[in-house]
Amino acid sequence: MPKISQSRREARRLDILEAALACFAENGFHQVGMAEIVRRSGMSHGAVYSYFHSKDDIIEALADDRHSREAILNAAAASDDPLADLVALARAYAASLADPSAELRRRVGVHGWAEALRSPRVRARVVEGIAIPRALVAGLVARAQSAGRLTPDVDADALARSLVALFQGVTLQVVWGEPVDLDACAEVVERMLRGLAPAARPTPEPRDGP
Amino acid sequence: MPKISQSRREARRLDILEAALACFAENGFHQVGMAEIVRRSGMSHGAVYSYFHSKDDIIEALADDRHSREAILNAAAASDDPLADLVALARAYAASLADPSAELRRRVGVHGWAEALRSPRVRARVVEGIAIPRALVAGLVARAQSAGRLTPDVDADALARSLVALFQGVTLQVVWGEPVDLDACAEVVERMLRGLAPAARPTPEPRDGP
Amino acid sequence: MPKISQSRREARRLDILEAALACFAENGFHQVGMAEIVRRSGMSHGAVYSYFHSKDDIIEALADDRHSREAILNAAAASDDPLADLVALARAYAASLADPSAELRRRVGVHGWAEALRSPRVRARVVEGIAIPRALVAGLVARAQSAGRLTPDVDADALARSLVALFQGVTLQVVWGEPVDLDACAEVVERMLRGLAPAARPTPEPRDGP
Amino acid sequence: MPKISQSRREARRLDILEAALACFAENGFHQVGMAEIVRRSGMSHGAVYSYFHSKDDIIEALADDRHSREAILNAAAASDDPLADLVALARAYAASLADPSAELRRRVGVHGWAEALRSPRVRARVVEGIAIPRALVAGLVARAQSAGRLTPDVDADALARSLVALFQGVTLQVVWGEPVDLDACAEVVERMLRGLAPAARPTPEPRDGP
DNA sequence: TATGAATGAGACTTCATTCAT
DNA sequence: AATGAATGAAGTCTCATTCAT
Repeated sequence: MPKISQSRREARRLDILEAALACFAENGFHQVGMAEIVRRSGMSHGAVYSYFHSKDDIIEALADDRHSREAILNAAAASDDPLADLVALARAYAASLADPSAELRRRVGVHGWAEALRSPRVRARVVEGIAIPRALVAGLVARAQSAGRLTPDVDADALARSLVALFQGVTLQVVWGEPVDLDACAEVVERMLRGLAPAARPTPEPRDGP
Repeated sequence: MPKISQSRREARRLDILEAALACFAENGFHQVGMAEIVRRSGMSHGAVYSYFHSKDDIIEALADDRHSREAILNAAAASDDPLADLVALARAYAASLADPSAELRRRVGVHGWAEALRSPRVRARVVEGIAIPRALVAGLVARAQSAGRLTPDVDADALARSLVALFQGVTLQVVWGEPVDLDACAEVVERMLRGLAPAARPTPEPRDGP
Repeated sequence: MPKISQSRREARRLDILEAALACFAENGFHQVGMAEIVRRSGMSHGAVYSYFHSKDDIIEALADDRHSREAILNAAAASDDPLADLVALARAYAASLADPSAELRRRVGVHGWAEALRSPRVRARVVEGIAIPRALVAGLVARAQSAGRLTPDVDADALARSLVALFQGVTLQVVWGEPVDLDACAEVVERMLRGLAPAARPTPEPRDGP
Repeated sequence: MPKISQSRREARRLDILEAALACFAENGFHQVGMAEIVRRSGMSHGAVYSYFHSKDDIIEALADDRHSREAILNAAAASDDPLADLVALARAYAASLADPSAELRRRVGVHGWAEALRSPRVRARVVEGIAIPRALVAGLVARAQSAGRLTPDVDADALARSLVALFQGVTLQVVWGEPVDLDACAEVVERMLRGLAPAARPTPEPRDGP
């Protein structure tokens, strides 16, 4: 029988992750010591280690950012216009990059991208995390193509990958403090998507005969 | 030993950078000890430190990748068709990502993107490193717009930033070992660029014959 | 391990200082490695560094020798004869120099005198450490002058400084292993002090009988 | 046949010692690297090592300060009044401590006092350096006693040692930057010496009976 | 149970000295 | 003869993790 309730335990776990997030965001995974995380979490070394077996476990837990993703993906809530959904998604992503409360996560996310190069576990989480929006985008693209809103000549997967890549790159530039005009970028994305309309009849008009 | 020749000194410096590149590519800057770099360089600690004042100096030197950039940028050698140049640039970049001999640099580059978050010096180099292609792209876009090959409605800087971001994101996916279809992505980029052609027929006019 | 008791912590701190004292006494601050102090203290590197932030901290702590000073200063416990107090102080100091159990402290003290030249912190401690006996001596001198036991012609501060200087110099000679006759030196000091009595007979009057 | 003349060689040797003096004065023997001495001397490592076999050799050479001593000792140029000579010596020493051009030597001298604790060679030099003025002072004291100018009750050696000690201590306080009133100290020394006049007849009057 | 002192390998860097050129 | 690049042991300090209390 646990001494503390399950929910309390989960809360403590999140406290640790929050402390670690703040530390890692500032200095990266390997320039932060457990001592700092422990201090910031307000717990003891032993306590922290009862929630995570190792520092790498904490890193791994933070590499999975299912949390912040959801809000964005919901933006693409299936309407009956997949192209509009794609555009909405792009705009939602751009908006999220302007949210100061998510800055720490963005920064840690970038550290995770580097860490994915050496830790298979982290890479798995990161890749999986990217796969979800990519699949969503690919699905929307395919539906848009089926609906004749997007030229069937482009490879849906490659377009999805490219769009995700674009989001990633913009994220990088934002965390570096570059003066990115997010609205303008969203606009660019929208125009590029709309530019992919099928050549002859951008909007498939009902063309029933007389 | 007497004064070493300038070229010999430079060669040794490159030896160290090459050794460090191999180490960092595998494990990241902060999980690699100087001892490993020293061993791999075939020199002694003292010798290495006579070429670089600190490990951070080595990291900084590697963060500046003007070397591998040039080959790509030359692909946009000014023709009289800026749009074609843009496309050529995208294809050259895609091709470079398939070059196995540049894998170490790509991986270290990604580590540098993360390191840029904590080191102002590294950030300066990284940011400067992408400012160059961005400016090139923005210039080509502007010329394409002037030439009426690209719609003047898109912001040239935002488009440049977005394209660079796309390249960065694709690089990430490549170094992670994702099965990226580079040709397809280049194709996507080309189509998106061409889709930004000035609206000859903004509204798809009915084009049924008489 | 749980929180250590305050007294245990202090005891361990003193263990480290004692180990460092023995090392430094033999070879000076900068010819002794932390490894030697660590070994001699019977603790681990990490443990030692949890008591002192750096080697310089240990040096600084040893530069402050309020401990061994007190015993001597108590020798001047205010009697109603300040001149006698001064003499007692001189004799107490001489006696302390003959105490073999204080040899390590004396040697480290001399190293501290040199270190005071480069470390402002150490200098502050050293200077403060001699300011105390100097003030005591100056006070006794002034009182002796007021009481008419010492000529008012000498500057009390200069005399105090000179006596402290004399003690310092004798200390040097003792730590160098010179065959110093401490009793004879104390005798010299006593005679010099008594020779500073107010001139009862400034000009030696002829004192042949009638 | 040497490539450079004997005198040129000696000049180079002095260049090195001067460079080392400046370095050591600032940071002490063991916090100064050979590289700094080499740089400051304007020579190469090899060249410096051809004049001194090791860093310790340089330290040793600087521990011997026969140079600056002579000027002072000459102040006691034998007059026919040994007491006056002693006083003159004290004043000359006090004056020398006010000479800014000798500050480096004073500082290095103090470092040498500490170094004497670990290096027998340095100790030998330092002790010998002290023995010379001590012997001179002891001789003057003995002569003053013979002449009846100083009480025969004090031990000449102890007095000499004490006076030298006093000089050493004042030197310490001066190099530490203490606000020492050198004139007042010299005055104190003079008064103490004169206070040691024989009790009954300060000036030994001819007392041949009738 | 929770604590936090302790471990000890390993991090980065320096430096007196040598010797190939 | 003179140079200065190179050596490599040793320097100070940190850190993820454990476990006695």
